[in-house]
Amino acid sequence: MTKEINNSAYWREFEQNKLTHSAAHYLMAIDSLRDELGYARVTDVAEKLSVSRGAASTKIADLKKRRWVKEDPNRFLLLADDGEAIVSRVEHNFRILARFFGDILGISKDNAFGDACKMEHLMSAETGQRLIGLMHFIEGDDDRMKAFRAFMQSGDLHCADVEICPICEDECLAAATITDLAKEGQS
Amino acid sequence: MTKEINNSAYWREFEQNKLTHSAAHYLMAIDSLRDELGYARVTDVAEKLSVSRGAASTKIADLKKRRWVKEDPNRFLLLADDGEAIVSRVEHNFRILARFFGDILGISKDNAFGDACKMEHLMSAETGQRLIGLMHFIEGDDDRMKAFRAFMQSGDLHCADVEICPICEDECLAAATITDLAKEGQS
DNA sequence: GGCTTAAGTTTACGCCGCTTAATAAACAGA
DNA sequence: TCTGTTTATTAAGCGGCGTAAACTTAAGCC
Repeated sequence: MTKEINNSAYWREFEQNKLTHSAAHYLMAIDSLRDELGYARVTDVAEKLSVSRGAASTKIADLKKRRWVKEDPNRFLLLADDGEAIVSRVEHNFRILARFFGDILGISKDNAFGDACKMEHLMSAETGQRLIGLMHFIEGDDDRMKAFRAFMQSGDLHCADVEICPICEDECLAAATITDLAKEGQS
Repeated sequence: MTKEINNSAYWREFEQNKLTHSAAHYLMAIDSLRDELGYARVTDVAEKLSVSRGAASTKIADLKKRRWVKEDPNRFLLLADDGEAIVSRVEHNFRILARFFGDILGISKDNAFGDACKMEHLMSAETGQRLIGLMHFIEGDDDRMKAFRAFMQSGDLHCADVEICPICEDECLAAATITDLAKEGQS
């Protein structure tokens, strides 16, 4: 399996994603500003996303060119149909991931939201749907849910025998000491 | 929960990741080339990753500056200790995700590897560890595994009542018709 | 009218990561 | 030695995504 890791058919999909992380958040910002304020201007979007007005201006011009964003009769920003569709799908993915990480895996809020936010625009539709299934499976049955919680709290996930463990390949995955890659790198 | 989606504390972490997707794959390429050929040169890395030699040259120069890559006595490329640590952690994350998507969720090979590859350098250590726990929980018990497979095949994941469903917030997540965001965007 | 201020745009810049093309260095054969 | 190939590096260009600063436009106000 590990050979697949450098298969260029996979690794370059990352940069070929049509929808960038940043674009998704501009769209979501416009959407939520309209909910909160009733309107959205370049300045509001910039402030919401903590970017300069200049950056927001050019990025939003680009989103208009893509026809994901348009203007309402009062010249305020508005999501076009395609933009709305994107927003609902990204938010959908975010909700699934955040619930999965937070409620099922019991991950700290910071990592749960952080990971979900990074992956929301990358997860395939198939993965999202199956993840919902898994959540329903675990949460749908009280006893199972309890058993799962207990299991996760027991802590010791090391496999007894790497040769037999259905999860590990050559070394026990659970035994590996891991630290966060996000913080990796020099000063 | 959805409010968190535009929290700039989360959304800008994405670009602040010290380790880029691309850098991770350069490191893994060097590692696997040394396994396969016994050595790794700029040209080999370029070919393995399907990028130009120019791109490989500059990127590898950068990786040397970061002290993730060095040269062996014969001037072939070699991972430095930090580089090796990164590779083992990224591969670790990849294995966890690929197994989770493929073996547990039963996702098609393409999406399983594709999603795992995109997320491997983004997943927090905490998430990885808990994911292993979940896999052990499901796979560790034969009956549970069978029940899970049956459940996933039954197909109907819609919640009976959105108000009660522990997963959905305002609309049934499973009911949402989703398509792939990766392919989103105009021609 | 003339001044100030807010909003939006443009321009110059930097970083990342890629491409292509030019150049340099190293090596091997006629 | 001269020449052609391979390998590596460098340079120029482009797209994405930011910053900072300058500039335009449109109100609002006395």
